[in-house]
Amino acid sequence: MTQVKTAKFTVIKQHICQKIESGEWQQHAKVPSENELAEQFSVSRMTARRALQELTEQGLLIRSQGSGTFVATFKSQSSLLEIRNIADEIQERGHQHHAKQLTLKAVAVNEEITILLNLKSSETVYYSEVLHFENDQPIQLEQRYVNSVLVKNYLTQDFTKITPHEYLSSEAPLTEATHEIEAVLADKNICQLLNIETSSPCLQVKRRTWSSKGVVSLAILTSPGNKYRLGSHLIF
Amino acid sequence: MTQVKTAKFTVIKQHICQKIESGEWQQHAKVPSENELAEQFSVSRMTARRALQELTEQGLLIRSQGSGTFVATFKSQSSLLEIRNIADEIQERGHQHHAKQLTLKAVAVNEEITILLNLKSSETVYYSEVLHFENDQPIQLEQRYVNSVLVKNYLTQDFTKITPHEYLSSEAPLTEATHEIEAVLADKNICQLLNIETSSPCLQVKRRTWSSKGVVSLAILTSPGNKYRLGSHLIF
DNA sequence: CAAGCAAGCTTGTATATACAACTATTGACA
DNA sequence: TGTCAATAGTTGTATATACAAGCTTGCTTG
Repeated sequence: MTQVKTAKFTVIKQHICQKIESGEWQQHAKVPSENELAEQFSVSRMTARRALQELTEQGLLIRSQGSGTFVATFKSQSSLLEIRNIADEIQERGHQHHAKQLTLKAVAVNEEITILLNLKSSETVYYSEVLHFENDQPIQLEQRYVNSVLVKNYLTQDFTKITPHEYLSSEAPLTEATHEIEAVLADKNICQLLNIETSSPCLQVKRRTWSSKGVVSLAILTSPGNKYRLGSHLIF
Repeated sequence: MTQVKTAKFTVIKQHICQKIESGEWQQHAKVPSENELAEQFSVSRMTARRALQELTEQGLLIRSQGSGTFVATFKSQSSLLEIRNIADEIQERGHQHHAKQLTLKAVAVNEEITILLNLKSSETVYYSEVLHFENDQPIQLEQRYVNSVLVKNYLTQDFTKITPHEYLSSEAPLTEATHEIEAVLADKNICQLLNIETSSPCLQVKRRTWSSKGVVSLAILTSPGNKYRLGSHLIF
């Protein structure tokens, strides 16, 4: 007897999932109430509740106090793509990552960047350029504008040892991020750095990160389209 | 007195979040145990537990049976990008979406597609080509290979009325998806359809969707880089 | 001294109970 | 017939309790 004991709430979850996947319970169908499930599976209401709760968090069910629990609309289920750190990503592939710091200075920036960083006037902003390598091949150029008010010691860091993202995470715990992903043609200088033709398409991710005190930084990550892809495996 | 009553577990969550955001509790720092929190806030252990549990689900904490609860590593917190239906996306922008069905037939496919769809031999596969328009401008070409075993009536659908994704969701509830995002140069035919130069970079999303019975379909979504971007606003 | 065991802490699962908050239905009354 | 109030059913919050399961520590014992 080597069978693994399955938790009761898991059994109930599986039962409900099966009903939905088989199509027996259509969209918006009413799901048995906590009390009904409790009786049906001979468990307490709190156990049945947990099953419903977790499936609700996963987006399979919708609950409404007073009226009941229902199967969620499928089409509203959007899938999620995980955006990871380039360094982590490379290491997970079993490859070697190293970074080269090209620029690190305070700059005066144009209006667009000022707005994106949510600054008042044309305050100075810290700017860094780091080129990331995967097995000695250039794989991503990271251009980063940093809020000099929120991050004090940015200019004294060595970004060959710690990535800017890691440093910022430790300085000002990040709570939110917005991303924009585009396909672009990079300009001549960037193409030279990435060792590609000027006609090669590049994947460009613009990431703005926030801490509780405001916008921390704007990162522009440019990668050659023929060498790099964003990938993920995620649940609905 | 119009103050809103805050649930006790919410108060505890806020307290813990504040400690982490302020930096008082660093990465890997030990968080008070369920019993300690329960005593500190004069609540039952189950209530304190709920606070820890929910923060764990959000990725702020890590719990380990026997040893305790700890602040999660910030760098391992990856952010999530929501990938939505093109039709929903356009509608949310307040623009008008319509689709033109270019192709819909059974085809014999090459080995690559066979493998991606997890089929045995070179079975026939359904293939559709749908061009999506935003305000009468072509914005995305959707090429889709569909598992003919799992989806029977694919060839009789009208994809100007319902998108393939919506139809597949209703036929075989999707449970998982994998995505790959690349920047590419599209071939001449595709550029013509999208009304762009052949040198224009395109954003290409390859999406494989799964039901409980296997791979349902492989979609190749190609959009002009100068007109379309993937965007999102999401929590860590 | 080293190995191993036991105690005590932690989180995980489960139950029974109570009350609050919200919704939909039912029924009484005007 | 229309309106309002009571009621029953639902989910939400909270408590007290019990035992299971996993980790750490320290002590016992060989």
